[in-house]
Amino acid sequence: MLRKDVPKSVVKRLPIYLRSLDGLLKRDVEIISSKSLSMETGFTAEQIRKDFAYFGAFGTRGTGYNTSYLRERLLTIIGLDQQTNIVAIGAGHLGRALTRHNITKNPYVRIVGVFDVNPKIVGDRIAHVEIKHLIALPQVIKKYNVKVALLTVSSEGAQEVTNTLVDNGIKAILNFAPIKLNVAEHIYVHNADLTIELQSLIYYSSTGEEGDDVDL
Amino acid sequence: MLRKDVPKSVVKRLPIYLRSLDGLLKRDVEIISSKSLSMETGFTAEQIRKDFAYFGAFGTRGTGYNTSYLRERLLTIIGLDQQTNIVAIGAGHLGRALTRHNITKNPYVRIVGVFDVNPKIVGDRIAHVEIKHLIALPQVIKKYNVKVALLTVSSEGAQEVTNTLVDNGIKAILNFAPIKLNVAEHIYVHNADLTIELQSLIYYSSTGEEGDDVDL
DNA sequence: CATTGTGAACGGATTCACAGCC
DNA sequence: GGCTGTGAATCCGTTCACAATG
Repeated sequence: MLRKDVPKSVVKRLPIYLRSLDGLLKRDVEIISSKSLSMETGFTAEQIRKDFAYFGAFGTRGTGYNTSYLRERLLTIIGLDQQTNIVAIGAGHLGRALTRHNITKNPYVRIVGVFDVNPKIVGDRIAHVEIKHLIALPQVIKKYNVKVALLTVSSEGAQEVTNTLVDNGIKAILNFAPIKLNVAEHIYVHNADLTIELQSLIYYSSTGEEGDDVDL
Repeated sequence: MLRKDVPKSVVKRLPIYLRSLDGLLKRDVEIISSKSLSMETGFTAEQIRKDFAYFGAFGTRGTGYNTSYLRERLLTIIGLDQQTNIVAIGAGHLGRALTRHNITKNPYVRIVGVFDVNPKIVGDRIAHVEIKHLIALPQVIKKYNVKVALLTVSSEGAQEVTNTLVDNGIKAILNFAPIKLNVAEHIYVHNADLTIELQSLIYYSSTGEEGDDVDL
Protein backbone atom coordinates (compact mmCIF):
# COMPACT_ATOMS: atom_id res chain seq x y z
CA MET A 1 0.00 0.00 0.00
CA LEU A 2 2.64 2.50 -1.05
CA ARG A 3 0.69 5.70 -1.25
CA LYS A 4 2.51 8.90 -0.51
CA ASP A 5 1.41 12.48 -0.64
CA VAL A 6 -2.32 12.38 -1.23
CA PRO A 7 -3.70 15.86 -0.48
CA LYS A 8 -6.34 16.16 2.19
CA SER A 9 -8.69 17.71 -0.32
CA VAL A 10 -8.55 14.52 -2.37
CA VAL A 11 -9.19 12.28 0.63
CA LYS A 12 -12.25 14.31 1.54
CA ARG A 13 -13.71 13.69 -1.89
CA LEU A 14 -13.17 9.94 -1.95
CA PRO A 15 -16.19 9.05 0.22
CA ILE A 16 -18.34 11.32 -1.91
CA TYR A 17 -17.34 9.42 -5.03
CA LEU A 18 -18.09 6.23 -3.18
CA ARG A 19 -21.56 7.44 -2.26
CA SER A 20 -22.28 8.35 -5.88
CA LEU A 21 -21.08 4.99 -7.09
CA ASP A 22 -23.31 3.19 -4.61
CA GLY A 23 -26.24 5.09 -6.05
CA LEU A 24 -25.22 4.40 -9.64
CA LEU A 25 -24.84 0.69 -8.96
CA LYS A 26 -28.30 0.62 -7.46
CA ARG A 27 -29.52 2.03 -10.77
CA ASP A 28 -27.49 -0.61 -12.64
CA VAL A 29 -25.14 1.86 -14.28
CA GLU A 30 -22.16 -0.24 -15.27
CA ILE A 31 -19.91 2.35 -16.86
CA ILE A 32 -19.40 5.90 -15.71
CA SER A 33 -17.35 8.70 -17.28
CA SER A 34 -15.60 11.41 -15.31
CA LYS A 35 -18.00 13.81 -17.03
CA SER A 36 -21.09 12.09 -15.62
CA LEU A 37 -19.51 11.70 -12.20
CA SER A 38 -18.90 15.40 -12.39
CA MET A 39 -22.63 16.01 -12.77
CA GLU A 40 -23.35 13.69 -9.86
CA THR A 41 -20.86 15.14 -7.44
CA GLY A 42 -20.35 18.73 -8.51
CA PHE A 43 -16.59 18.37 -8.90
CA THR A 44 -14.97 18.97 -12.27
CA ALA A 45 -14.21 16.03 -14.50
CA GLU A 46 -10.50 16.91 -14.59
CA GLN A 47 -10.34 16.95 -10.84
CA ILE A 48 -12.03 13.59 -10.60
CA ARG A 49 -9.56 12.04 -13.05
CA LYS A 50 -6.63 13.60 -11.20
CA ASP A 51 -7.95 12.28 -7.91
CA PHE A 52 -8.17 8.74 -9.21
CA ALA A 53 -4.75 9.07 -10.82
CA TYR A 54 -3.18 9.41 -7.38
CA PHE A 55 -3.94 5.74 -6.89
CA GLY A 56 -3.15 4.48 -10.37
CA ALA A 57 -4.97 4.36 -13.67
CA PHE A 58 -8.15 2.35 -13.58
CA GLY A 59 -10.29 3.77 -16.33
CA THR A 60 -10.60 2.84 -19.99
CA ARG A 61 -9.83 5.57 -22.53
CA GLY A 62 -12.70 6.26 -24.82
CA THR A 63 -15.15 4.55 -22.47
CA GLY A 64 -14.91 5.56 -18.84
CA TYR A 65 -14.71 3.71 -15.56
CA ASN A 66 -16.29 0.43 -14.62
CA THR A 67 -18.62 1.46 -11.84
CA SER A 68 -18.34 -1.68 -9.80
CA TYR A 69 -14.58 -1.96 -10.13
CA LEU A 70 -14.09 1.72 -9.32
CA ARG A 71 -16.16 1.27 -6.19
CA GLU A 72 -14.05 -1.69 -5.08
CA ARG A 73 -10.91 0.28 -5.62
CA LEU A 74 -12.19 3.23 -3.61
CA LEU A 75 -13.25 0.97 -0.77
CA THR A 76 -9.75 -0.46 -0.61
CA ILE A 77 -8.09 2.93 -0.89
CA ILE A 78 -10.15 4.45 1.90
CA GLY A 79 -9.78 1.34 4.00
CA LEU A 80 -13.42 0.33 4.03
CA ASP A 81 -12.92 -3.00 2.29
CA GLN A 82 -12.81 -4.71 5.64
CA GLN A 83 -15.06 -4.12 8.63
CA THR A 84 -14.18 -0.84 10.29
CA ASN A 85 -14.97 -0.63 13.98
CA ILE A 86 -15.23 2.64 15.84
CA VAL A 87 -16.13 3.80 19.33
CA ALA A 88 -18.22 6.76 20.44
CA ILE A 89 -17.28 8.64 23.59
CA GLY A 90 -20.03 10.64 25.22
CA ALA A 91 -23.63 9.47 25.24
CA GLY A 92 -25.41 12.77 25.66
CA HIS A 93 -28.05 13.89 23.19
CA LEU A 94 -25.54 14.42 20.44
CA GLY A 95 -23.61 11.22 21.07
CA ARG A 96 -26.77 9.16 21.10
CA ALA A 97 -28.12 10.76 17.94
CA LEU A 98 -24.86 10.32 16.10
CA THR A 99 -24.60 6.72 17.20
CA ARG A 100 -28.11 5.93 16.07
CA HIS A 101 -27.60 7.89 12.89
CA ASN A 102 -24.42 6.04 12.07
CA ILE A 103 -25.90 2.65 12.80
CA THR A 104 -28.76 3.26 10.41
CA LYS A 105 -27.07 5.31 7.70
CA ASN A 106 -23.47 4.20 7.46
CA PRO A 107 -23.10 0.73 5.93
CA TYR A 108 -19.33 0.80 6.06
CA VAL A 109 -18.67 1.63 9.68
CA ARG A 110 -19.72 -0.22 12.80
CA ILE A 111 -19.93 1.29 16.27
CA VAL A 112 -18.69 -1.36 18.67
CA GLY A 113 -18.89 0.67 21.84
CA VAL A 114 -20.48 3.77 23.34
CA PHE A 115 -18.95 5.14 26.50
CA ASP A 116 -19.83 7.66 29.17
CA VAL A 117 -18.98 8.35 32.79
CA ASN A 118 -22.49 9.23 33.91
CA PRO A 119 -23.65 6.28 36.05
CA LYS A 120 -27.28 7.17 35.33
CA ILE A 121 -27.00 6.20 31.69
CA VAL A 122 -24.35 3.47 31.84
CA GLY A 123 -26.20 0.26 30.99
CA ASP A 124 -28.75 1.95 28.73
CA ARG A 125 -28.93 0.90 25.12
CA ILE A 126 -28.77 2.91 21.91
CA ALA A 127 -30.31 0.75 19.24
CA HIS A 128 -28.59 -2.51 20.18
CA VAL A 129 -25.42 -1.00 21.62
CA GLU A 130 -24.99 -0.81 25.36
CA ILE A 131 -23.54 2.29 26.97
CA LYS A 132 -20.47 1.27 28.95
CA HIS A 133 -18.43 3.13 31.52
CA LEU A 134 -15.28 4.75 30.23
CA ILE A 135 -13.10 2.37 32.21
CA ALA A 136 -14.10 -0.39 29.81
CA LEU A 137 -12.76 1.58 26.85
CA PRO A 138 -9.24 0.05 26.62
CA GLN A 139 -10.43 -3.51 26.43
CA VAL A 140 -13.02 -2.73 23.76
CA ILE A 141 -10.46 -0.85 21.66
CA LYS A 142 -8.15 -3.83 21.94
CA LYS A 143 -10.77 -6.47 21.29
CA TYR A 144 -12.13 -4.84 18.14
CA ASN A 145 -8.87 -3.27 16.96
CA VAL A 146 -10.48 0.18 16.97
CA LYS A 147 -8.56 3.03 15.37
CA VAL A 148 -11.24 5.71 15.07
CA ALA A 149 -13.27 7.50 17.73
CA LEU A 150 -16.20 9.84 17.67
CA LEU A 151 -15.95 12.35 20.49
CA THR A 152 -19.00 14.15 21.90
CA VAL A 153 -18.04 14.86 25.48
CA SER A 154 -18.10 18.32 27.04
CA SER A 155 -15.16 20.62 26.32
CA GLU A 156 -13.96 20.20 29.91
CA GLY A 157 -13.40 16.48 29.60
CA ALA A 158 -12.36 16.39 25.97
CA GLN A 159 -8.59 16.69 26.31
CA GLU A 160 -8.33 14.08 29.02
CA VAL A 161 -10.45 11.59 27.11
CA THR A 162 -8.38 12.31 24.01
CA ASN A 163 -5.20 11.41 25.85
CA THR A 164 -6.76 8.14 26.93
CA LEU A 165 -7.87 7.42 23.37
CA VAL A 166 -4.42 8.09 21.96
CA ASP A 167 -2.73 6.06 24.69
CA ASN A 168 -4.89 3.14 23.70
CA GLY A 169 -4.01 3.29 20.05
CA ILE A 170 -6.70 5.47 18.49
CA LYS A 171 -5.36 7.09 15.30
CA ALA A 172 -8.16 9.40 14.20
CA ILE A 173 -10.78 11.40 16.09
CA LEU A 174 -13.95 13.10 14.91
CA ASN A 175 -14.25 15.84 17.51
CA PHE A 176 -17.54 17.57 18.26
CA ALA A 177 -16.33 19.31 21.42
CA PRO A 178 -15.79 23.06 21.02
CA ILE A 179 -12.11 22.94 21.87
CA LYS A 180 -8.76 22.52 20.15
CA LEU A 181 -7.38 19.13 21.05
CA ASN A 182 -3.65 18.79 21.55
CA VAL A 183 -2.38 15.57 20.04
CA ALA A 184 0.84 14.19 18.61
CA GLU A 185 1.18 14.99 14.95
CA HIS A 186 0.60 11.47 13.72
CA ILE A 187 -2.91 11.56 15.19
CA TYR A 188 -5.54 12.90 12.87
CA VAL A 189 -8.25 15.09 14.41
CA HIS A 190 -11.15 16.41 12.42
CA ASN A 191 -13.16 19.10 14.14
CA ALA A 192 -16.87 19.10 13.57
CA ASP A 193 -17.96 21.72 16.05
CA LEU A 194 -21.49 22.48 14.99
CA THR A 195 -21.77 25.87 16.66
CA ILE A 196 -18.69 26.97 14.72
CA GLU A 197 -20.11 25.69 11.45
CA LEU A 198 -23.37 27.48 12.07
CA GLN A 199 -21.67 30.71 12.98
CA SER A 200 -19.65 30.83 9.82
CA LEU A 201 -22.83 30.22 7.85
CA ILE A 202 -24.23 33.41 9.34
CA TYR A 203 -21.47 35.34 7.61
CA TYR A 204 -22.69 34.20 4.23
CA SER A 205 -26.34 34.68 5.04
CA SER A 206 -25.95 38.41 5.28
CA THR A 207 -23.86 39.13 2.19
CA GLY A 208 -25.47 40.23 -1.04
CA GLU A 209 -28.42 41.67 0.84
CA GLU A 210 -29.28 44.23 -1.76
CA GLY A 211 -26.53 44.61 -4.34
CA ASP A 212 -25.18 41.24 -5.30
CA ASP A 213 -21.49 41.04 -4.54
CA VAL A 214 -21.26 37.31 -4.75
CA ASP A 215 -18.46 35.90 -6.85
CA LEU A 216 -18.59 32.44 -8.42
CA MET B 1 -20.35 46.83 4.85
CA LEU B 2 -18.09 46.86 1.84
CA ARG B 3 -16.24 43.60 2.21
CA LYS B 4 -15.06 41.92 -0.91
CA ASP B 5 -13.06 38.78 -1.45
CA VAL B 6 -12.68 37.22 1.95
CA PRO B 7 -11.50 33.63 1.45
CA LYS B 8 -13.67 30.88 2.83
CA SER B 9 -10.75 29.65 4.89
CA VAL B 10 -10.69 32.98 6.71
CA VAL B 11 -14.42 32.96 7.38
CA LYS B 12 -14.18 29.50 8.86
CA ARG B 13 -11.59 30.72 11.35
CA LEU B 14 -13.54 33.76 12.52
CA PRO B 15 -15.88 31.87 14.87
CA ILE B 16 -12.89 30.06 16.34
CA TYR B 17 -11.24 33.36 17.18
CA LEU B 18 -14.52 34.47 18.68
CA ARG B 19 -14.70 31.39 20.87
CA SER B 20 -11.15 31.98 22.12
CA LEU B 21 -11.90 35.60 22.88
CA ASP B 22 -14.98 34.64 24.86
CA GLY B 23 -12.78 32.39 26.97
CA LEU B 24 -10.09 35.04 27.39
CA LEU B 25 -12.63 37.62 28.47
CA LYS B 26 -13.99 35.24 31.06
CA ARG B 27 -10.45 35.04 32.43
CA ASP B 28 -10.26 38.87 32.35
CA VAL B 29 -7.53 39.01 29.74
CA GLU B 30 -7.75 42.54 28.37
CA ILE B 31 -5.00 42.52 25.77
CA ILE B 32 -4.09 39.68 23.47
CA SER B 33 -1.26 39.39 20.95
CA SER B 34 -1.45 37.42 17.74
CA LYS B 35 1.23 35.22 19.24
CA SER B 36 -0.90 34.26 22.24
CA LEU B 37 -3.98 33.82 20.09
CA SER B 38 -1.85 31.51 18.03
CA MET B 39 -1.26 29.31 21.07
CA GLU B 40 -4.97 29.32 21.86
CA THR B 41 -6.21 28.46 18.42
CA GLY B 42 -3.39 26.59 16.74
CA PHE B 43 -3.22 28.95 13.77
CA THR B 44 -0.02 30.86 13.07
CA ALA B 45 0.33 34.42 14.33
CA GLU B 46 0.91 35.73 10.79
CA GLN B 47 -2.24 34.09 9.59
CA ILE B 48 -4.25 35.57 12.41
CA ARG B 49 -2.97 39.06 11.64
CA LYS B 50 -3.67 38.60 7.95
CA ASP B 51 -7.17 37.39 8.71
CA PHE B 52 -7.95 40.46 10.81
CA ALA B 53 -6.36 42.70 8.20
CA TYR B 54 -9.08 41.73 5.73
CA PHE B 55 -11.45 43.79 7.82
CA GLY B 56 -9.16 46.67 8.66
CA ALA B 57 -6.45 47.34 11.22
CA PHE B 58 -7.64 47.12 14.77
CA GLY B 59 -4.57 46.21 16.75
CA THR B 60 -1.97 48.37 18.46
CA ARG B 61 1.63 47.92 17.34
CA GLY B 62 3.91 46.91 20.13
CA THR B 63 0.98 45.92 22.31
CA GLY B 64 -1.57 43.65 20.66
CA TYR B 65 -5.33 43.61 20.35
CA ASN B 66 -7.87 44.79 22.86
CA THR B 67 -9.72 41.57 23.63
CA SER B 68 -13.11 43.09 24.16
CA TYR B 69 -12.93 45.40 21.16
CA LEU B 70 -11.66 42.59 18.93
CA ARG B 71 -14.58 40.46 20.02
CA GLU B 72 -17.06 43.19 19.18
CA ARG B 73 -15.51 43.62 15.77
CA LEU B 74 -15.67 39.90 15.05
CA LEU B 75 -19.29 39.74 16.13
CA THR B 76 -20.15 42.51 13.71
CA ILE B 77 -18.09 41.02 10.89
CA ILE B 78 -19.66 37.59 11.21
CA GLY B 79 -23.10 39.12 11.65
CA LEU B 80 -23.70 37.96 15.19
CA ASP B 81 -24.02 41.41 16.69
CA GLN B 82 -27.73 41.21 16.40
CA GLN B 83 -29.99 38.28 17.22
CA THR B 84 -29.65 35.60 14.57
CA ASN B 85 -32.67 33.39 14.09
CA ILE B 86 -32.51 30.05 12.35
CA VAL B 87 -34.86 27.18 11.57
CA ALA B 88 -34.26 23.44 11.71
CA ILE B 89 -35.92 21.18 9.18
CA GLY B 90 -36.29 17.56 10.16
CA ALA B 91 -36.96 16.48 13.73
CA GLY B 92 -35.59 12.98 13.65
CA HIS B 93 -32.94 11.88 16.10
CA LEU B 94 -30.29 14.04 14.54
CA GLY B 95 -32.50 17.10 14.15
CA ARG B 96 -33.65 16.89 17.73
CA ALA B 97 -30.15 16.43 19.08
CA LEU B 98 -28.77 19.30 17.05
CA THR B 99 -31.61 21.54 18.10
CA ARG B 100 -31.11 20.75 21.75
CA HIS B 101 -27.36 21.04 21.37
CA ASN B 102 -27.64 24.43 19.71
CA ILE B 103 -30.07 25.75 22.28
CA THR B 104 -27.75 24.87 25.13
CA LYS B 105 -24.36 25.50 23.55
CA ASN B 106 -24.67 28.31 21.06
CA PRO B 107 -25.20 31.69 22.72
CA TYR B 108 -25.23 33.57 19.44
CA VAL B 109 -27.86 31.72 17.48
CA ARG B 110 -31.51 31.11 18.27
CA ILE B 111 -33.64 28.36 16.79
CA VAL B 112 -37.07 29.85 16.23
CA GLY B 113 -38.67 26.86 14.59
CA VAL B 114 -38.33 23.12 14.12
CA PHE B 115 -40.26 21.53 11.28
CA ASP B 116 -41.21 18.07 10.15
CA VAL B 117 -43.89 16.42 8.06
CA ASN B 118 -44.40 13.40 10.31
CA PRO B 119 -47.82 13.97 11.98
CA LYS B 120 -46.78 11.74 14.89
CA ILE B 121 -44.23 14.21 16.12
CA VAL B 122 -45.76 17.52 15.06
CA GLY B 123 -46.77 19.21 18.29
CA ASP B 124 -43.99 17.65 20.35
CA ARG B 125 -41.47 19.93 22.01
CA ILE B 126 -37.70 19.98 21.93
CA ALA B 127 -36.61 21.91 24.99
CA HIS B 128 -39.11 24.76 24.68
CA VAL B 129 -39.47 24.72 20.91
CA GLU B 130 -42.55 23.14 19.39
CA ILE B 131 -42.23 20.95 16.30
CA LYS B 132 -44.41 22.44 13.58
CA HIS B 133 -45.58 21.03 10.30
CA LEU B 134 -43.58 22.10 7.27
CA ILE B 135 -46.51 24.09 5.91
CA ALA B 136 -45.96 26.61 8.68
CA LEU B 137 -42.38 27.23 7.52
CA PRO B 138 -42.94 30.29 5.28
CA GLN B 139 -44.70 32.31 7.92
CA VAL B 140 -42.05 31.57 10.55
CA ILE B 141 -39.24 32.51 8.15
CA LYS B 142 -41.03 35.75 7.42
CA LYS B 143 -41.92 36.57 11.01
CA TYR B 144 -38.40 36.07 12.35
CA ASN B 145 -36.52 37.17 9.23
CA VAL B 146 -34.72 33.84 9.07
CA LYS B 147 -31.83 33.50 6.62
CA VAL B 148 -30.18 30.28 7.82
CA ALA B 149 -31.51 26.74 7.97
CA LEU B 150 -30.25 23.52 9.45
CA LEU B 151 -31.30 20.58 7.30
CA THR B 152 -31.58 17.05 8.70
CA VAL B 153 -34.24 15.45 6.52
CA SER B 154 -33.72 12.23 4.57
CA SER B 155 -31.86 12.44 1.28
CA GLU B 156 -35.10 11.76 -0.60
CA GLY B 157 -36.82 14.88 0.69
CA ALA B 158 -33.78 17.13 0.89
CA GLN B 159 -33.83 18.76 -2.55
CA GLU B 160 -37.52 19.58 -2.39
CA VAL B 161 -37.25 21.09 1.07
CA THR B 162 -34.22 23.04 -0.10
CA ASN B 163 -36.21 24.57 -2.94
CA THR B 164 -38.87 25.62 -0.47
CA LEU B 165 -36.26 27.13 1.81
CA VAL B 166 -34.67 29.10 -1.00
CA ASP B 167 -38.03 30.25 -2.33
CA ASN B 168 -38.78 31.65 1.09
CA GLY B 169 -35.58 33.65 1.32
CA ILE B 170 -33.14 31.33 3.08
CA LYS B 171 -29.56 32.28 2.14
CA ALA B 172 -27.45 29.62 3.82
CA ILE B 173 -28.01 25.96 4.63
CA LEU B 174 -26.16 23.58 6.91
CA ASN B 175 -26.90 20.29 5.19
CA PHE B 176 -26.66 16.96 6.99
CA ALA B 177 -28.40 14.96 4.28
CA PRO B 178 -26.08 12.71 2.28
CA ILE B 179 -26.81 14.36 -1.03
CA LYS B 180 -25.52 17.19 -3.18
CA LEU B 181 -28.08 19.97 -3.11
CA ASN B 182 -28.64 21.97 -6.27
CA VAL B 183 -29.05 25.63 -5.49
CA ALA B 184 -28.56 28.96 -7.21
CA GLU B 185 -25.02 30.18 -6.78
CA HIS B 186 -25.83 32.98 -4.39
CA ILE B 187 -27.08 30.41 -1.88
CA TYR B 188 -24.42 29.06 0.43
CA VAL B 189 -24.60 25.37 1.31
CA HIS B 190 -22.25 23.79 3.78
CA ASN B 191 -22.29 20.01 3.80
CA ALA B 192 -21.88 18.31 7.13
CA ASP B 193 -22.58 14.75 6.16
CA LEU B 194 -21.30 12.80 9.11
CA THR B 195 -20.93 9.48 7.35
CA ILE B 196 -18.67 11.16 4.82
CA GLU B 197 -16.58 12.77 7.54
CA LEU B 198 -16.22 9.47 9.31
CA GLN B 199 -15.25 7.64 6.17
CA SER B 200 -12.47 10.02 5.33
CA LEU B 201 -11.16 9.63 8.87
CA ILE B 202 -10.81 5.93 8.21
CA TYR B 203 -8.29 6.72 5.50
CA TYR B 204 -6.01 8.41 8.00
CA SER B 205 -6.50 5.79 10.66
CA SER B 206 -4.80 3.15 8.59
CA THR B 207 -1.75 5.07 7.36
CA GLY B 208 1.54 4.76 9.17
CA GLU B 209 0.60 1.35 10.51
CA GLU B 210 4.14 0.15 10.86
CA GLY B 211 6.57 2.43 9.11
CA ASP B 212 5.66 6.03 9.74
CA ASP B 213 4.98 7.82 6.50
CA VAL B 214 3.18 10.73 7.99
CA ASP B 215 4.30 14.16 6.90
CA LEU B 216 3.66 17.19 9.08
C1' DC C 1 11.49 47.01 21.42
C1' DA C 2 7.58 44.20 21.03
C1' DT C 3 4.03 43.62 18.02
C1' DT C 4 1.18 44.87 14.10
C1' DG C 5 0.42 45.17 9.15
C1' DT C 6 1.81 43.81 4.57
C1' DG C 7 4.43 43.07 0.10
C1' DA C 8 7.05 39.12 -1.73
C1' DA C 9 8.09 34.32 -1.96
C1' DC C 10 6.39 29.87 -1.64
C1' DG C 11 3.59 25.78 -2.03
C1' DG C 12 -0.45 23.21 -2.80
C1' DA C 13 -4.54 22.42 -5.34
C1' DT C 14 -7.39 23.38 -9.40
C1' DT C 15 -7.89 24.28 -14.20
C1' DC C 16 -6.17 24.12 -18.83
C1' DA C 17 -4.66 21.92 -22.79
C1' DC C 18 -3.51 18.14 -25.11
C1' DA C 19 -1.15 13.75 -25.90
C1' DG C 20 -2.29 8.81 -25.51
C1' DC C 21 -5.37 5.17 -26.15
C1' DC C 22 -9.55 2.20 -26.90
C1' DG D 1 -14.54 10.13 -31.69
C1' DG D 2 -14.63 10.07 -27.11
C1' DC D 3 -12.63 9.74 -22.90
C1' DT D 4 -8.63 8.98 -19.85
C1' DG D 5 -4.26 10.44 -18.01
C1' DT D 6 -1.03 14.12 -17.21
C1' DG D 7 2.48 18.01 -17.76
C1' DA D 8 2.05 23.10 -17.76
C1' DA D 9 -0.16 27.15 -16.36
C1' DT D 10 -2.83 29.34 -13.08
C1' DC D 11 -5.06 30.46 -8.95
C1' DC D 12 -5.35 30.88 -4.07
C1' DG D 13 -3.91 30.65 0.55
C1' DT D 14 0.00 30.37 3.78
C1' DT D 15 4.49 31.54 5.26
C1' DC D 16 8.33 34.61 5.28
C1' DA D 17 10.60 38.75 6.04
C1' DC D 18 10.56 43.20 7.27
C1' DA D 19 9.06 47.99 7.39
C1' DA D 20 5.89 50.77 10.23
C1' DT D 21 4.63 52.34 14.78
C1' DG D 22 2.76 52.85 19.47
